[in-house]
Amino acid sequence: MSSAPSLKRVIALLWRSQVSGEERRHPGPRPRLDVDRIVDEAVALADENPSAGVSMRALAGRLGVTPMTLYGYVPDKGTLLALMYDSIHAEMPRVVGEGISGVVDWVEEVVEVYLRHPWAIPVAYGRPILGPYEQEVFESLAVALRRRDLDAQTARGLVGTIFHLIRGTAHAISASRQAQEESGVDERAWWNEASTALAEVVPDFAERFPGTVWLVAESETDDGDHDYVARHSMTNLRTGVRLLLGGAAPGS
Amino acid sequence: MSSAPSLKRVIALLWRSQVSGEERRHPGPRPRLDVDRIVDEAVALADENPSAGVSMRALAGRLGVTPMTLYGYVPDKGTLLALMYDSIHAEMPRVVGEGISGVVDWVEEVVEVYLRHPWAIPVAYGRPILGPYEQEVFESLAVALRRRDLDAQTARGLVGTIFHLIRGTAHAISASRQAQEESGVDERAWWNEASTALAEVVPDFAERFPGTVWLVAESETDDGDHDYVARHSMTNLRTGVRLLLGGAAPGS
DNA sequence: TTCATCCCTGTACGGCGTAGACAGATGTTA
DNA sequence: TAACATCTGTCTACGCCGTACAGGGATGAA
Repeated sequence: MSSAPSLKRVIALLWRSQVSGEERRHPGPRPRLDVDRIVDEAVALADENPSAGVSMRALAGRLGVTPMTLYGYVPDKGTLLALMYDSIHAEMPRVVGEGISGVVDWVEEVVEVYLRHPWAIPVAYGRPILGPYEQEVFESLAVALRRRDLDAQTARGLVGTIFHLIRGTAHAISASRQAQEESGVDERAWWNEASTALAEVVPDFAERFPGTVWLVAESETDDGDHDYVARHSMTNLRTGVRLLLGGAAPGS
Repeated sequence: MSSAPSLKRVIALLWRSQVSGEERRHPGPRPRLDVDRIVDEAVALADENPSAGVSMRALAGRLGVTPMTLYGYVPDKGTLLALMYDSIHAEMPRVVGEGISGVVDWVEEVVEVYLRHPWAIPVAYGRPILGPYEQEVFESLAVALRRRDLDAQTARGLVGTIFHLIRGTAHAISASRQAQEESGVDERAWWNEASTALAEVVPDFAERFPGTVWLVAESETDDGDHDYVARHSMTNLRTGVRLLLGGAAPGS
């Protein structure tokens, strides 16, 4: 069950909407923390060890406070994640340059922000978070598409598709980096290990999967770059977005 | 640290490679379970309550066995998830029809399989699982692209991009359905609630985010379909894949 | 000075993945 | 048949997790 907090409460938190009561006029000790500090520290904590994520206990410890204290500021961990998620969107570029290239560049920058905060990627799925910063990012893409004279229906589909590509790309790159960091095995070494093991377990691989062999073998351009997954993924992303935007005619 | 099991062990498990010893020739009680049964039951369990996922304890209970028993068959939960993930790829269509439409139809069917097993979607990210069924699915797409005379480099990028779209679409639809089920609030009602709350908290929304308003308001075609998120997402997916494949010239 | 209010804490519950020691069943061998 | 090596499943326990609940102490208004 767990009963999520009311949507209104979450939205109010996201937009930091005070009820304009301004100054405190009531008894009781004044709070030692505030939402901004909690969120900032949570982001820092999550950034420092992306694999573990945040735990309420660890965050409280870092803030010099008992875990339960946090629940005075934030209704639950899900909401905290939403706040963290929205806050990193402040780092994303808002303005999109002219034309397709503008969008393509912007998309790449957005991915880079996600890569600085890999824990945020899974949060992005599902219903929109509806926070102010995510909203601004969304807005800037919407405006850019409107400038291209697309109809709203097409534009809306494009926005969704583009965000799928952004998140997918970011997810893939960050997973690769994380696996690399945890296992100490870099991408090339991992691939070697994997293909050796596969060859042993599935001796007739090449005959059973000729298409795969073709795809992988002939496109191998490692270049000795230890982060080539990121490079290739980014290139694919740019190509993909270019195709999507180029193909979506203003008339259609 | 948790130290993942050796890649070779995992691959051997995925391909159910026996060391060809065939019959048991050693003392000790014979196993009451086998990997297939565990995986099948785990998939069934996960399907039954997609929000909770599998826990080793719950799975053991369903198999009439102690949690620790499972570790005699599977090195850890991550590997179990990999096995489950690969197993559902057996349901996916292998053959891709001719031309772009063939791929587009196939993509849609793949999404539908993921939607029957929503827990599998997050597993898909990161390094490939390298199991036999996933491999076959991958292979069929690779072959279809080779038939279109793309060079391997382009094809490889396309495969990645298409899978991003598949997973993104599946993820979005399943998250929407799940939220709907958990909260009892359907998509339309949720949106009403959200926009009411937003209007209250951010009275100047329309002036601050005109692009968003344009995008959302003018493309609203609800039709009273309570699962319209799925319908729209699928349409966007088809459009996206069509644009990608249509734009990727054989020459390029 | 009284008192209502609110922040923070302590304790506790029920979950999780899984490490480690061990009991019992089993097939082979003497 | 008896001894033994081997393997399976169990029990217990550790250290995590999110968070419900009750209450202590500080605080400002009356």
